[in-house]
Amino acid sequence: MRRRNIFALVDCNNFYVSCERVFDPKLTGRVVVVLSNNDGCIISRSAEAKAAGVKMGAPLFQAQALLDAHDAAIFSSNYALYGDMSRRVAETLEAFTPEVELYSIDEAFLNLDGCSGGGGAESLSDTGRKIRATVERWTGIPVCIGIAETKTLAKVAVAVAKHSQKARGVVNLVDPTYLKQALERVKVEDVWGIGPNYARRLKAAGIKTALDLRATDVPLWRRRASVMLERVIYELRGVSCLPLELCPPPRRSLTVSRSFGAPVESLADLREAVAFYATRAGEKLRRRNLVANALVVFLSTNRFADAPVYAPSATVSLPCATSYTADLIRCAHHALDKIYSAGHRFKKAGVMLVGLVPAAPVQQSMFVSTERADRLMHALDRINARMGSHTLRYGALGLKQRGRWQALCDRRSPRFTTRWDELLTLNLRATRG
DNA sequence: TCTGGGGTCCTAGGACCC
DNA sequence: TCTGGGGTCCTAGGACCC
Repeated sequence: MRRRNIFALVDCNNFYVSCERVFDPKLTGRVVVVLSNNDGCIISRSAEAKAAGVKMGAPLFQAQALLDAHDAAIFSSNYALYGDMSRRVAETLEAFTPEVELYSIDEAFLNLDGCSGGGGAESLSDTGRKIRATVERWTGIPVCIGIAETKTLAKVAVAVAKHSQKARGVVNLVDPTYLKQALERVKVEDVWGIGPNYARRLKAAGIKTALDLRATDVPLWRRRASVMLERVIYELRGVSCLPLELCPPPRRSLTVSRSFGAPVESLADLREAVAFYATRAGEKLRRRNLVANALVVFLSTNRFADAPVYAPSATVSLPCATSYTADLIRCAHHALDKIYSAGHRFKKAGVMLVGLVPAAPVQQSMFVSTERADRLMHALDRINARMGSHTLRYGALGLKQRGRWQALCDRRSPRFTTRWDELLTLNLRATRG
């Protein structure tokens, strides 16, 4: 029998708020919001907050009065907690099928083919309801589930499930009976893959709903926009273009950035900020056992001001793939110097590491008495032989003093090398000083 | 006054090489 | 020195996602 695509999208309701409620049930029934990193914006709202008119992404200072009026509970975000709850939800889903793609912290795609008994439309919905009830019982997190033959249609199904009383949290669009109805109810700007820009252009062309978008001329919009939009249209027509990704692709970049409380103008302050971000980025890199080949520094003026935004950036190749803090800071400063010009009030800065590759976990060391240089050279030769074709980056010389080893020095080679004597020269020069 | 942070993919244009 | 097409790589910018 041919394998069908049957995607189920499991989407946690108001995820961050729901996580907070698991640990404080008294929050149930209240207006609850969770704030973004700097406590700047509202990024999660309880149903009560939505009903009260609190807008997604609204800055706190604009919503404060409304929140006060509703005696709202306001939380700073706690990503350690949300990450842990996300893992529990994922484990629950994996009890139903091994084919689970963790799409984001609060969403997962499942392959439901083979998951249900008869395979008919009715039993798919039953499976969905069973998953929903189990997740709520095991983790305390309420979810909605959309079932369809493409990921984009599963997104449509979830959007409908969230607003339909009748659906009881599960909408199945594999059965085409309600497909047209569902597509008609989803506005074009709410379709997955349609952002503000495409939405504006589509609406200007009279395309207002997901149903309209499904019926549009594919080559025309491929030309006017991109393959991304083309793919969205095909997916709405039931042609699956986005497969389930069971093993996450390796990470390609890593960013550390912050907005400044007050605008920053001086190069000295920016150098300090950028050095801090580079340090944090290096820590993340090492935690994931990666090294970076290049580094990007970016700045931005206030994007909410009337003036046009000035957002320069510069990319600098690292002399060799590294996660070494001193290298990252040096290159970050170099990149900053390239883009800095006085007279701008910057509101944001960041460091992005790109060209990430796994760090080679190769190490060899050997300590010998330093009394005789020839014995030292002999030891180094033996290490060199053991290293084979590995290129080296670090070298150290040891000295035994009163029963304890001490590093005489720990110097880096200026470039990749297979030559131990190059490292040795560096080390000896360093010790002489 | 106060407006998040961290990702991916696509496209167009230029440099360079054969 | 001029001619041309085609390929790759890099960069910057745009668009989208959570």
